[in-house]
Amino acid sequence: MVSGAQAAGWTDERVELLKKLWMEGLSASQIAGELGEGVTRNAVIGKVHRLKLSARAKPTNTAPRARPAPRPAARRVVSPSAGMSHVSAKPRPAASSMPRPQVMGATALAMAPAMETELYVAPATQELFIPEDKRLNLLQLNEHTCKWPIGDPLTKDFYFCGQHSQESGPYCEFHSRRAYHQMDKKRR
DNA sequence: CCCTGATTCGC
DNA sequence: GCGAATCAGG
Repeated sequence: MVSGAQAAGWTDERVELLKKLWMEGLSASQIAGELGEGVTRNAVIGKVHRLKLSARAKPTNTAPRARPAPRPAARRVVSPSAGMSHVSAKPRPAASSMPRPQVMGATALAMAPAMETELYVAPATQELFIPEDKRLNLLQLNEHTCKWPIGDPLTKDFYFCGQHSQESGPYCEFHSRRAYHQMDKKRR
């Protein structure tokens, strides 16, 4: 076995596959996962650009380039300065520390044929049900209570989530995620 | 917060 | 040429 380990070697085969998948609309992370574990999505994107592919779907638009993106000095290198006085409380979540499963590419994972299944989601009133004894008044809120409003402020049926909020954010986990998504997606 | 691609720059 | 780091948008 003299096999050679062509780790990050962009062979014609891989390049072709890359082009094919890219043109088919697969995301960089998916392509990376398909190409091999030693390939990251950054590598894919980098190669794509080098190949002058970037534009895979440009129907009719001059696309004024994303933007100049001023790069002052963003190289890596994280000043090793030994000024680490106290040990930051940053436990390593080994539970979620995997090499690179890359299994979250479910975005287009369902691209298999016959995927039409009439997915109908109607979470209209998909809100958390808060027991009356847990509902909070505006005056009952504190730094650790979720401040997600529920109901119509104009009616007496209005109250706050009141569940324990997270350290980073005024809302509980459930509502914080929702808030972020809504804001980001709705913007504009 | 998650994800996406785009860009830059050190190797 | 390659890819990590970073940025910016959704």
